[in-house]
Amino acid sequence: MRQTFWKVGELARETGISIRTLHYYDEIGLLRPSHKSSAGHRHYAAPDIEKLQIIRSLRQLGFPLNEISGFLDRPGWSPLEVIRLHLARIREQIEVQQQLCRKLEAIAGVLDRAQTVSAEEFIGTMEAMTMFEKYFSKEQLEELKERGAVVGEDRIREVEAEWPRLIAEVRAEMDKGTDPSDAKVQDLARRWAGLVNEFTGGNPEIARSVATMYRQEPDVSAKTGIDSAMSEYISKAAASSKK
Amino acid sequence: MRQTFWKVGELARETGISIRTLHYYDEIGLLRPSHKSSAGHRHYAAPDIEKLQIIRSLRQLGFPLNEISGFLDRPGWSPLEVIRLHLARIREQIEVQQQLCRKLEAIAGVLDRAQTVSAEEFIGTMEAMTMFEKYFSKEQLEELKERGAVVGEDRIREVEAEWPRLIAEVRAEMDKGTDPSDAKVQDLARRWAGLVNEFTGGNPEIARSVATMYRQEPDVSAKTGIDSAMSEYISKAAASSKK
DNA sequence: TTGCTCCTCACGTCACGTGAGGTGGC
DNA sequence: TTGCTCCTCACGTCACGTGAGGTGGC
Repeated sequence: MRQTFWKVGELARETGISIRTLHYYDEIGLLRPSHKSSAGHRHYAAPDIEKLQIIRSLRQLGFPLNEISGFLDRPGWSPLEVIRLHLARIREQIEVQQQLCRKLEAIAGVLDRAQTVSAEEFIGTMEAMTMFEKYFSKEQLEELKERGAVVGEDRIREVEAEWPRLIAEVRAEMDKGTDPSDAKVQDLARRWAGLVNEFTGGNPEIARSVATMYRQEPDVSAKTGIDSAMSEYISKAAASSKK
Repeated sequence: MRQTFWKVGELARETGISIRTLHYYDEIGLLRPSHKSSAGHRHYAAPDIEKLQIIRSLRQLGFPLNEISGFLDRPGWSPLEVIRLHLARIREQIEVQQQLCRKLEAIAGVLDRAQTVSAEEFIGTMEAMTMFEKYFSKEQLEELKERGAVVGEDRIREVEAEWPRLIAEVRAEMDKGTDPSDAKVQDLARRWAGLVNEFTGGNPEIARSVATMYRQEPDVSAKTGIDSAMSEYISKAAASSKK
């Protein structure tokens, strides 16, 4: 009879799998050669080779070894089913990667718009992102992003400049003790509602999430200068203007 | 003076980074605390914390530690540039994943069409895929796939059944010693050209790749029964029919 | 003195790559 | 006897998690 078995080196040469890999598969019990010589040399037989092909195929498709091991141990496994399962997993991974992409794009966008691209700016942006992810759902973030695209870069910058001015004006009236029902304050309240609406796009869910964020993040109130007293003041003004 | 430094536990609690991770960053020199007490306790100062935030941010974005280390060592690094670079890389990864997806879909398609979904079928399909990738460029594979979608599942199955019949008929004429210029053989040659054309879509590059594959892969000729003699026979018939 | 926090090893993870040092068969 | 192939350790990879066993400060 001719060659009835293969030695590691031969097998490695023919399959393109390294000797070390074959040793490793033997070591972890994934693929033990059918026979070992007295000197400890590995002798692989035909069924071993078929098994190796399956292992190699599944590895090429990105399966981890322990899963491959699991498939091979189950007698009636269906390659088709396995592949479908794997497909679903990879699609999920792609989804995650794409989310990361969107996140990076958003950050790049913010940093690009900012005049200073310092490390502090970067940290601040990352913190803001994390906070947004905490208070807004995935869908809401999507909507906000679309909304940003609709209103455009220039308008975003205008609004960003407008907010501090408006807040300062409101603070001034509060300090003067002006009544919320005063026409001047009602005017401020209308401008306020306009800016809010421009951000939320009229979506009340988003408006609610914003409110929750302001209530629970002291840092945000501190930075913007909007505290609970101011929120109440504006609410009262808005309410009295409706009457 | 109040708290001018943080101990590991405090820092861990505030940043959400594990103590072990902080130890590790110290160990690899990524983030050494500014000071260590006589008892070896780590004391982190404000600049350390800022650095940690940057590290954490970049980690969240999926950067490996050695790259982060590289950025931090370069004094004038720009976060924006770093992020753009990373974006490009992730997009590449997604591309690779999507290619794998397409591959898996193709395999699933073949296995789904096959009546037997045995391990051997699977191995065969994988080998065929690998071989195709060897002889056809990425663009050609794309084109073949589109072409498959155009002609449809049913027609593919018909063609797959037609080939062995045609090959058997040609072989029979060859065995009988029929001259290639004979009308019967010319008829077979026309049918042959039709099937080839249906696969290549008339693209001569693809036809050439197919020819190369048949020349260099003895297994393919063996399985289909198309050897060089048959190729020549059909060529002659085609040539004489043109006259 | 008792907790709490801190410390330093050191193994484990995943799938091998890469030597080192030594042996078996033609 | 000389190459060639084979063998078995065993470290290194990446970014920590998870104990083990022991010490310092309020």
